[in-house]
Amino acid sequence: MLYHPENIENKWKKIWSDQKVYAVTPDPSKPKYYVLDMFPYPSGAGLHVGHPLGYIASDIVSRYKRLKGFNVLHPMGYDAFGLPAEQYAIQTGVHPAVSTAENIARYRSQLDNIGFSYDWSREVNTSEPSYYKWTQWIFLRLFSHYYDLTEDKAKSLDDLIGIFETSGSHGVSAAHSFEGSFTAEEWKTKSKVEQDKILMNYRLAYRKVGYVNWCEALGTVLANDEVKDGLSERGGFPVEKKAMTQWSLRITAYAERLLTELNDLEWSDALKTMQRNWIGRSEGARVFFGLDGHEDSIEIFTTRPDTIFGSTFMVLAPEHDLVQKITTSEQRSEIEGYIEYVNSRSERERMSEVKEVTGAFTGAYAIHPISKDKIPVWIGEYVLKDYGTGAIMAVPSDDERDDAFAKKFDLPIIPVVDKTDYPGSGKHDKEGKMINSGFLNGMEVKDAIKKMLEYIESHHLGKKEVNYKLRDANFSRQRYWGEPFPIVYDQEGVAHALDNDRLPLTLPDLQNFLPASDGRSPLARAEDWVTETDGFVRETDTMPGFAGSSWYFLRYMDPQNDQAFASQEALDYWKDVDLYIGGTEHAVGHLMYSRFWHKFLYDLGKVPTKEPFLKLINQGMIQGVIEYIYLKKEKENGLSLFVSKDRLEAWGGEESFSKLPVHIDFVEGYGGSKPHLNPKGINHFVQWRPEFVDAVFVGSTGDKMSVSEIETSENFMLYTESEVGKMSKRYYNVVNPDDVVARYGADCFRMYEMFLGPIEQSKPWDTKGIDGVQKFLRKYWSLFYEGDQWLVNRETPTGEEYKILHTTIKKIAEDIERFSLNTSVSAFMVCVNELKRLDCHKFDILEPLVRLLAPFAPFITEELWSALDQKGSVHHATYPELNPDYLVSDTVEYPVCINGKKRDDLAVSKDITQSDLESQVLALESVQKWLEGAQPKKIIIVPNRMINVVV
RNA sequence: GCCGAAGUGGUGGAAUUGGUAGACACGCUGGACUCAAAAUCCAGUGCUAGCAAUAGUGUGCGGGUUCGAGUCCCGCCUUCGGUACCA
Repeated sequence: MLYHPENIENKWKKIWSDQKVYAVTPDPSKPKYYVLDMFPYPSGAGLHVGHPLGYIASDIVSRYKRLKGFNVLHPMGYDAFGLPAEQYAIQTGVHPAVSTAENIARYRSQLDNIGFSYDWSREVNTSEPSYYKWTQWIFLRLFSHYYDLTEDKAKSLDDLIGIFETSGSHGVSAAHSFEGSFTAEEWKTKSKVEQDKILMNYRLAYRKVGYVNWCEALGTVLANDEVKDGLSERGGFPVEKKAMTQWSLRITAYAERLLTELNDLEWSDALKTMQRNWIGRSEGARVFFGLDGHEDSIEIFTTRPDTIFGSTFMVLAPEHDLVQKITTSEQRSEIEGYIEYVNSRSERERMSEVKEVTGAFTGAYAIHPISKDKIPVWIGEYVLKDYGTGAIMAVPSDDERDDAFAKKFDLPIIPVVDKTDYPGSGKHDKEGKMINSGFLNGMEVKDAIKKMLEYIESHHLGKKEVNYKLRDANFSRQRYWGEPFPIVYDQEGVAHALDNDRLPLTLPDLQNFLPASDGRSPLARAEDWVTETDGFVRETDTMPGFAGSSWYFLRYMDPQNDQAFASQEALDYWKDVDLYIGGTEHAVGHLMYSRFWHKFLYDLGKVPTKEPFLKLINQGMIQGVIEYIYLKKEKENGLSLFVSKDRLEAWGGEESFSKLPVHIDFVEGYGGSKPHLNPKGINHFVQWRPEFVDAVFVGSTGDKMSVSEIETSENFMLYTESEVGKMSKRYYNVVNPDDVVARYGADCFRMYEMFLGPIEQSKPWDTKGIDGVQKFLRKYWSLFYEGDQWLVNRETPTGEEYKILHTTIKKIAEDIERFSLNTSVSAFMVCVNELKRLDCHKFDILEPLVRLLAPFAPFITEELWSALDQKGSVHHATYPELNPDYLVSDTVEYPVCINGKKRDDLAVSKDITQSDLESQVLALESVQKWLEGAQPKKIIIVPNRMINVVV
């Protein structure tokens, strides 16, 4: 039989699915192992070759673990709510549910093509009402709970109300955003509306004012992603910050646990560091600065209370509540002009463009809490509303940004830390001796911080506090395609939870997906839906993408359950994810939110573990190569002009061109060294983009030619510009795995993706080496068959053959355990090359080799397994066992180095003594040559490793 | 800007704990088979000099530690990911 992957793969795909080979149920007799992939957003471009990189790796591990005797949960599903489907609906009128279902069907067939061992009966889809019922349910639990800081866990709001009724706001230590305090009596006299307002500020899901990117011209809120340089990416309209009341999740309540419980996870240090930095814990002081002529005071947080004597001015975030109140009439127009400028700036720009300092003076003065000096209050974009308290005491002598600000606006600088004893110490290093600081003078920074904290607390100027950079998560989106909030508002605007038996609250059907007036979500257009219940109106915002993805791994455990998000039984068996594979782009967002939701559910006693993901591997991205052609910005004689990359200089250089991404299918030598459009490519291009049919092209010869002239010219080449970037529909560079599988087979595709390099590494897609893997599979097959002839015999293997097999068994197991799958593919190649060299066709070698390769190439091995006349599926077999006896050798081959550089080899018996070895080394001709008669300074022998002679 | 990662032949990459740099492939060169092509097989292949033996040189750049550095330390450069409404 010849090796024809398409026949084999279609045959086994059907058998596996008919016989439900990969279905899994809880089985207490076996250890469980949960392997999870980050589920994909089903985009319109379909699955591209980058997605399966992680999926193949996790599939190999799943299959390996199964062979090792584990009960493996390995599911797949879809993160199906999202912006692109909604955009598509606006453009085409196709309902997001329809396009999403189509995209999912396409993803499914693409996934099936690659031979994954998913248990498809467990598929989840976050946009299905049966799924988002439970997303809404969890949201309502967040809505009806607060975080008790004494017990360090979430508790029911009813408990909180009980405490308020008996001891007022002082009776509880809770995470909250309520300003003020009250007694039990005061609480009881408050109206329902007032009580609700207070409770809202304690809920874990609460409402507050947040800022969104508002685009007046498009009448919609934009994602940061859709804003470029203060303009909307679509259309280039101005975008400004707009305040809106929105839902928010109090993730900050969990900051400390999210930080400390990170320690026990098997995640890379890089990833843990990213999460720690994102949480950004800092210890310092909350201090109040009084305002001259106002009752209000400015609340700041500082990690450097020791430098307070160096504080010569204050800076508020332009959005700070006090700004309007304290701005003097003389300064008002300046302040307003500045705020207008800031509103046009994205948060990203505000943080990154630090070299250009901007700000404005409010006209107001604060009173320094210790020196009682009057210091000016400014506003500046480098202070962000959501960081800390949205206000800082500026200490230009010890903070770089404050320093730049002071220099720009000519504000005083008082040095307070003498660093002469600490050469090389920067402003941010907490070291030095205090000067110009009253009672702190002469102290070391560390002691001064301690002393000042005591002073602040004893003088009631503020208090010691731990601050986190982590901010509460904005949980509202003014969109259609997301989970509706199970919330209604009464006539007084009080939010009420929907009863559990009213869940799921499903999305209303809409024809028009454009936002409603005033930036409200498209849901506001469904008036019947909004006002369905008497006297109540529904929330029209929807939940963000991370809602459904924050708990989907739990749903896989029991996906059809309609009584709970998953049964206790299923949760107790599967517990947590043993191995999670996904991209670094989720390093902080998704992974932080999931951990937060999981901990919340743990507090409620709904899940048995504190952390959801024990071990995590970040797969690199497979990038695409984007091919651009150069279009002259100004038309030539009314015609569009494209110029070959090597001819740009003659036409005004690169600046006078815009780069237009071109479909990679048209490009000859795509991704290679000289990619270009030939006459055929130009023809494809103008068919694809008919608006350029009259365009003029300057090829590498430098002549201007029309499309029809190019058609008759043989040597025409328009060089393109290649750039490594995202593989995405917008760059027309998506490579479909179906095409690769059709040509080479799924086994080859799987092994090639692994062979490309380490799983964590990003790299551009390239099929250059795929022939090597295809050759390997053919060679592997040829150990079993030559043409139609079956070659496998029952002869007893030689020691050498056993050694080859067991070396491979050892290497593959080690490689899988450390997720080095590229090197295991190499190991298989080495093994097959050697068996081929020995002309080995022995059953006792080949049968284990089939089981060994099965996780990597499930189809070819299943076929050969049945050809070997073995029972059942190879994927239900057991992993070959290593016998180390075959690996021992009685000689050691040492490399002999002179001064660290290898000059010779020396093979000696394993049991040789140190002195015998030394004399053998010195006797070597090559060593004698380097010694030139002298004695060696030193001989270093690393047992079984190497020998170094120092001369 | 800030946080994280990566950089090794013409190309993808290997080197697991500081110990033979370039495994395994692709590509290229030469050869066998063939009318020819495909497929397959054999040999060579970091760079420089040399017929060769061999020598020098070589892991982004500049320093350092060490008998020995791709690996550790210090300072840079470039690329990628994230930066809170892309997913």
